[in-house]
Order: sequence, then C-alpha cells, then structure tokens
Amino acid sequence: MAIKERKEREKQEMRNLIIESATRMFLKQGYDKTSIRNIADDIEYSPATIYLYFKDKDEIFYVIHENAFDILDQHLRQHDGIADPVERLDAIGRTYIRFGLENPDYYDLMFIMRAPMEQIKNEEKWKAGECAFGYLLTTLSECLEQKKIRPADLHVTAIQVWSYVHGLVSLYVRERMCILMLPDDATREVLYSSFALFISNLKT
Amino acid sequence: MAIKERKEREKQEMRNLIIESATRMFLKQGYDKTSIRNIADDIEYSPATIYLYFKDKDEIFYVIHENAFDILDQHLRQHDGIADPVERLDAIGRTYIRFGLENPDYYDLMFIMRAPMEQIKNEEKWKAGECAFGYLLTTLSECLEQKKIRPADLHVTAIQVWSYVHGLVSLYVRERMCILMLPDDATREVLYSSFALFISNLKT
DNA sequence: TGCATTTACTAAACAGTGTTTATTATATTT
DNA sequence: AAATATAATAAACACTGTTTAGTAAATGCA
Repeated sequence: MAIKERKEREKQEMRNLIIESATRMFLKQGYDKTSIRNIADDIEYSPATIYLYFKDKDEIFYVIHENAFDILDQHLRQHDGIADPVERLDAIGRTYIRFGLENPDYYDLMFIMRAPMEQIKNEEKWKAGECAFGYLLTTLSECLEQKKIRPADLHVTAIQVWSYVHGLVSLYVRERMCILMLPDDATREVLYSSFALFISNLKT
Repeated sequence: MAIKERKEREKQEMRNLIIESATRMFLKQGYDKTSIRNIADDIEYSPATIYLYFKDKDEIFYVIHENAFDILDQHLRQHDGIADPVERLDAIGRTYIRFGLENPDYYDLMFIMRAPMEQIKNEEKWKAGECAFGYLLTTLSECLEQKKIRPADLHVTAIQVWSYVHGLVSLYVRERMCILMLPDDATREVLYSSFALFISNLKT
C-alpha cells in the first residue's frame, strides 16, 4: 500500500505550497494583506481548500513563525566559535539586532504579534523560543562562571539582556524611534552604540 | 450668532461621546472587537454618523492614544519631588513598568500598535511621545551632571533606559515571558528585579 | 472490469469588518 | 413661508476568515 505514503507526501507538498505562497506574500505585503483568498488565488486553488490543510490562518502563520526561528538560530549559532563568552554575547546581541532590522516582518511575527502565541497555548511549549533563549542562557552562564560579567541570578540576567535588545528592535520596528528625530541610518547607529554601552556596563 | 458656538460645542460633545464609548470598549474587549458598528450601537447612532466626526477608525484610536499618554504622564510626574535624580530615575522606571503591567491595552496602543503612528506621520510630530521622552532626558541629564551614572552620550543613555523598560513590558504584554515558565506573579517579580539590576549596573 | 466508497475540491453562503454614497429629515436663514 | 444648509441614516461596496453542502475524481473491493 504505497498509495498511502504517496498521499501523505502529496499532502505535505500542498502544505508546503501554501506556506511558500503565504511566506512570499507576508514578506512582500505584510500580515494583514496576506489573506486566505490572496493565497488561494496565488496557488490557484479555492479558499476552502486551504482549510483542508490548515485549521485556520493562525496555523499557517505559526509555521512561518517557526521557520523564522530556524533562520535566526542559524544566524546566532554562527558565533559558536568565539571562545570568550562575553565577546560571543556581544556578537549574538549585534546579530540579533541586525536580524530584527533587516527582517522586520519576521521579527514582528516572532516577538511582537499575538497570533503565533495563541497557537502555542493550545499546543505544548514555545519550543522555538526556548531554543533561542537556551542559547542565551548557556552563553550567560559561561560569562558568570568565568566572572566576566557582574554576578547576578542567571535568569534575571538573561531577561535583562533579551529585554534590552528586544526593546531596541521593537521600538525601531514599530516606529517609535522617530522620537530621536534622526535619519534612519543614524538611528540604527544609536541602537548599536546603545547596545555596546549596555554590554560594557554589564562587564565586571 | 451664538448658534455657531452651540453647534461647535455639540460637535465636540458628540466627539467625546464617541471617544468615551470607544475607550470603554477598547479597555473591555480590546482593539479588534471595538468596531465602528459596535460603537455606533453603543451610542445609538448609525455607523455612518461616526464618519461625520472622525476621518476613520485610526483617528479615534489616535485620540485614545493621546489620552493614555496624559494618564502615564500624571503617573510619572508624581516623582517630581524626589531630589536625587538616580532615585527619581528608579521610581520613574518602576512606575512605567507598573503602568504597562496594569494597563496592557493602553500600553499596546502607546508603544506597540502601528495604527496611532500612521496618524502621526500625516500630522506633525509625536507630541505625546516627546513629552514623556523629554522627562526622561531631563532626569538623565541631571544624573550625568552629578556624575551619578556612568558617563555616556545623553541620547544613547536615554534610548538604553527606555528600550530596556519597554523590552520588559512589551515581552510581558505580548506573552513572550512565558519562556520563564513561572506563574504570573513570579514573572512580574523577575521584571522588577531585572530592572533593579539594570539601574545598579548604570550607577557609577 | 464494474460498482461502492472514500478522498479532494469548490461554489456559495455566513457573519463579520471599515468606509462611501445617495437620500431623507431636521434646523437655520432669508 | 420658502429656500437653504446641516445632521443623520439606510444601503451598498469591497473586503475579511470560515463553514456547509454538493460535485467530481481516485481508490478499494468483488
């Protein structure tokens, strides 16, 4: 009965087709303009067909959300080779910020929008988030062990670092950095300078 | 011609009626469920009437956004009496965090949602934001003058502080703090502890 | 092979949304 | 009292996510 396997494969291909189309549209026109009807038009199926492969719109965006975490993860793990944990922390932070600035829509979906988190409530855990946060925890615990940053509770420190870079990126992405009344490239410079200052304040 | 004045007054009263209804609904059921039709139902007018007093839905929420800034401002200015600027900074930060945790919908509108910022582009400046940010700048420049915090560029430091508290609150409000896998009250405690640590790292 | 059954798909509808237009009723001015 | 200006609305437009009922094709079994 190889038919069942082929059917399963075809089902997965259709899911991929939908996700690919949705991702293209999302990155081009944003969440709101990526409607089920637009996706259906794009892949040349009826809107109702999409509901045979995904429970609802949120489920589609949950998959995109997970894919985005894979991409961020690849970026962050690039710094695995840096021996000094504080230097690594600095590199991770700058890469995180750069990822946010260069992929504002992905960043939105990963860390700002409510939709993907609704999905997580009904499932089990925020696996993708835990993976990235775990990497931060590992790096920070090395920093603390080697007494290279000011001593404090590991989780409190992690929240401090994450909140900080998230604050920078999310204020920028959601257009609150206009408060500086600077041109865009100068604003970005302030973000990186501010992060550098933060890291230097963290050091022992 | 006192009629014109009365008409002007009536127009303003109608605007207030709409804003009051919209605010009530927004705080009770959130942005999405506050539809023009729901507001119209609530004030017992037709949906089209609302468009005689407001250009669109965003304009209504822009007014609510401005009102929210007034409320935050009142909270923050409570600490005007604190002589030591670092102590004042600490109090301001904690009040900002508390405001965000206790008024998540207002916080959303003020610092996360895109809608109100669209309005600002078409107008002049982000007056409400500048007011609050100005207060932070004043406090920080005092801290720097008195050499009570580590020396650095004023604006870079301000962005550092704001990004940090915003990061804490926005990750909480948009449900990313679930990563800590702690009950709600413990999570809030981590936020405050993390801020305390941040302030102590900022001090000279 | 022929028939029954399962699977895949879709047209149409439902219940919403923000917004605009054409029309009516009311209030003001002349 | 008639003409004009203002205020309010019913209905429509163009969307949205989602569900239902019905059709056509592929598969399982005799």
